[in-house]
Amino acid sequence: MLDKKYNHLEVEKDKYKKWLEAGYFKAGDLSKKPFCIVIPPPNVTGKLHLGHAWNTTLQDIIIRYKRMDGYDALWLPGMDHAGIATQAKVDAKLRDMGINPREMERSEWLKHAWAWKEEYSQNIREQWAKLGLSLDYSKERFTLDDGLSDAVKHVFVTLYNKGYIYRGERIINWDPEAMTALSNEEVIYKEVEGAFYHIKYMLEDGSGYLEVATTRTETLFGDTAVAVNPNDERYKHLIGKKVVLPIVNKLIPIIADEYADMTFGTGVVKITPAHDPNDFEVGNRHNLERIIVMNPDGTMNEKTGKYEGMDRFECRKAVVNDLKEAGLLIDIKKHKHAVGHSERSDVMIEPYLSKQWFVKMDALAKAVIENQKTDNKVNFVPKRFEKIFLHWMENVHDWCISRQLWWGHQIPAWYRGDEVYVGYEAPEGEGWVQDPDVLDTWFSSALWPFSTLGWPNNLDKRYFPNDVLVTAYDIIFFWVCRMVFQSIEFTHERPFKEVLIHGLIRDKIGRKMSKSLGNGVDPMDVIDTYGADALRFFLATSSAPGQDLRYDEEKVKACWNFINKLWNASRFVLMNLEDFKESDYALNLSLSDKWILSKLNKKIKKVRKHMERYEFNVVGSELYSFVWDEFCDWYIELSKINMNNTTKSILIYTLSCILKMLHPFMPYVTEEIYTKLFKNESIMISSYPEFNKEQIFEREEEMLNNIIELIKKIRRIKLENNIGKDYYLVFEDEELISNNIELISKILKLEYTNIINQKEFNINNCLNYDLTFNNKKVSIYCQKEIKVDQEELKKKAESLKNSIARRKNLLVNENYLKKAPPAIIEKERKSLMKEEQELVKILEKLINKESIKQQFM
RNA sequence: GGGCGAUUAGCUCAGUUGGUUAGAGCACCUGCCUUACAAGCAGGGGGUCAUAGGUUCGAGUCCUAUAUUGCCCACCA
Repeated sequence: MLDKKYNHLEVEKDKYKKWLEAGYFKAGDLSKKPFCIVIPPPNVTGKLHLGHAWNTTLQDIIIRYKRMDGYDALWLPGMDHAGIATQAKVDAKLRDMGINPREMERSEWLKHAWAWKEEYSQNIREQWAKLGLSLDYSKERFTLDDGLSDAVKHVFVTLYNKGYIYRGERIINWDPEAMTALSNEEVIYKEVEGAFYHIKYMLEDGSGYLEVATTRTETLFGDTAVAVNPNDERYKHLIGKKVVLPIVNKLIPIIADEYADMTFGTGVVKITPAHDPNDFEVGNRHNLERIIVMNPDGTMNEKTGKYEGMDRFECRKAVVNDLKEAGLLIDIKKHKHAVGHSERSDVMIEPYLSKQWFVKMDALAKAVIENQKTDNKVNFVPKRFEKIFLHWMENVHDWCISRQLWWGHQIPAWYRGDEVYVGYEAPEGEGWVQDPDVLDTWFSSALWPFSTLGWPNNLDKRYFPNDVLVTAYDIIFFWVCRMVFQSIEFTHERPFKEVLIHGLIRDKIGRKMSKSLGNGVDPMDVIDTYGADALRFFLATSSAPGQDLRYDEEKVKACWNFINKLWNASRFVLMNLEDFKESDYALNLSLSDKWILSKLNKKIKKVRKHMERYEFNVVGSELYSFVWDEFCDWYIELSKINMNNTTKSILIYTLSCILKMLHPFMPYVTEEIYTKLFKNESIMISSYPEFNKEQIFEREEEMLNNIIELIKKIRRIKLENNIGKDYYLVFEDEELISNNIELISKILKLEYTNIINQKEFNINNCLNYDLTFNNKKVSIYCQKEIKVDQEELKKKAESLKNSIARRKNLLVNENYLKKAPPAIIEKERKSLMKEEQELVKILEKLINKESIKQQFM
């Protein structure tokens, strides 16, 4: 027997281990149709957050559903080495131990990193287990394991040989904190309150000056020209002349370039080719020298004279001061502009001239765009995210893939003097040195859907392309885009047929959860308090696909309550089954049995439809109302009237279907109850309910629906008038009471003798109130006067009158009759009739009937 | 500067291909410890669906503007 109260701690204990040991998570049954999801590999940097819990819950729901529905469902787990993030953590840990990580041998440092990985990957596995995720650990992968490293090498070498990977000096996004290059996607632009410094660049001949506006005075040392627009009348005559670069006091040319915008600022732009991507382009056009003025850590270098060693921001101030003293500073104007920040370290990105490896993107992206026009396209759910995806593809920049880190796939390139060799192994001969840099983490994650399945050596085509990828919209660019182009290039297949995009988790007042705000919620804490089942149900059902989700503890609590309700309903069922044997199963269906079967089967159909579309919020509310309103409030209550073997059979059947449909959402509690119901059989390997049209009973369903409506009306009148048990119900409809007298009396807790056929009606001196049921009268009689609120009646009559008028109008409208579907018109007719009858009844109850009648009829 | 969302009950959100009187949870009001559940039961109140036009027999839903708000993208020094 179940405890009186649902106890998630008790229920969730040990079940995961049992499933694991029974091998239920393992895929590979070749007799079934395959279905595959690969997990977005979490970083081995730390703990899973609520976003992970949401993301993985969605996948587990899909996988469990498919598994129960007869598929060989593979959910492949794994983790990402997360280059920059992990390296930063390992470095921090070493510094805490008093070790300077950069003074270590690389191989020594890597030992620490791998130890970190071992520790944290175990943490993550434990968190997955607590969440109840049915992952096939026999196929678990890591982005740095041998197979995946081979895949990375293969891709790098192949793309290099095809000319899609090149090495070059470009302006890249430099993170002075992590001291590595970054890709465009790893840069976050933030609005910063900065300033425009208007500076005098004196003309060589002393005839005046050019006013140059800049936000970055510290890069002045790298200026090798100032540019004006060739069509700018103000400066045309100066083109080709020279100005004196302030502080440095060297001559630089005035050049003409379209890049200078006549309408912006003063129309004069200083050109610093080594510290700005635009200036770099200008520099290329005009053959300008590139002078790097900073060190990799963001301090000024020897090219800056007395400013050497100063931090870049300190230097900015110092230069401004010195300009002011030299009388060269004209003005400082406040200026808001977007400045790039490192996604990882949050420091300001320095556009920096540097030699890096790049992937040439245009042709690869074009192939993806073309592919999206075919049947082999990746289908986005919700659809609108495809636009975002395509926009990125249409506007790609070459991808900077080299990172100045130790943790990652070391670039398979070797140098000897000016020679470059790219290959799987070091080339023959002496003196070759491998590039010390590693590849961007996303370079390896981009291969994840197929590298995890044996590619390139032997790709398991059974599970590729994957059926669906589940991820949040914030990593479409980082990851989804890159997986698709690599997959199209290397396998000529889409990596996955569908991609389900979900939103971001926010706190209760809509802010992004972050460490700095301190508003993060640890999913493990939520599980301790409310259980994984409640958390999962909350996450899966509280927002529409693609929308963000606010974490709200009250809602998790409500989910817990729902589970408790399910728990107690199950408790009731089990209590009634104590002496019930298999041979007792019976199918002598009553009205209420047929009613619940009919409702159940319609629900199964609906739930399946929305499961297929990943509309878990709809599934959630459908099941919620079915369990609470239909099963608990009505069927269970009705079952108490006549608890026979048929009732018991239907209780078991209905409950088992409910449990199965809820299982993907709340695996633990459904397993607990199911094993009690069916002698330790696991629900995990049971089959998902199927729609059965034999179990649809429209007539009975409608009949009981009507009786329920009637009962609700009677209850309302009783409550509003404070009527106890001392009242009579008089039915005009003989058939109704002869067939359902037991049901009505028990539910209303009324004696049989108080339910009377109109014909036998002979109660005197009673006051009465009439209701309409199936177009026939049902009267409530009692000694007390039943309040009839005249105002309310009038209000109701008024609204009925309006509604009737509207319907009448509609039903004579030729266009409507011609165009609307017949079923809708029929409904409309019925409603009209009902309302007209209702209006008559109401008018009868009104005092001053005559005058009011005239008003309404 | 472009693009994408959001705007529905006091709060948080649903609302499928347009089709009766727009739903849920929480909160609120009334009455109940009825032997599955008081973390419950039985009832109830509360919305001119951001605004203005339009399409349609019919619009929360489709179209066009506007407002408020959030996010993404974009090399304006």
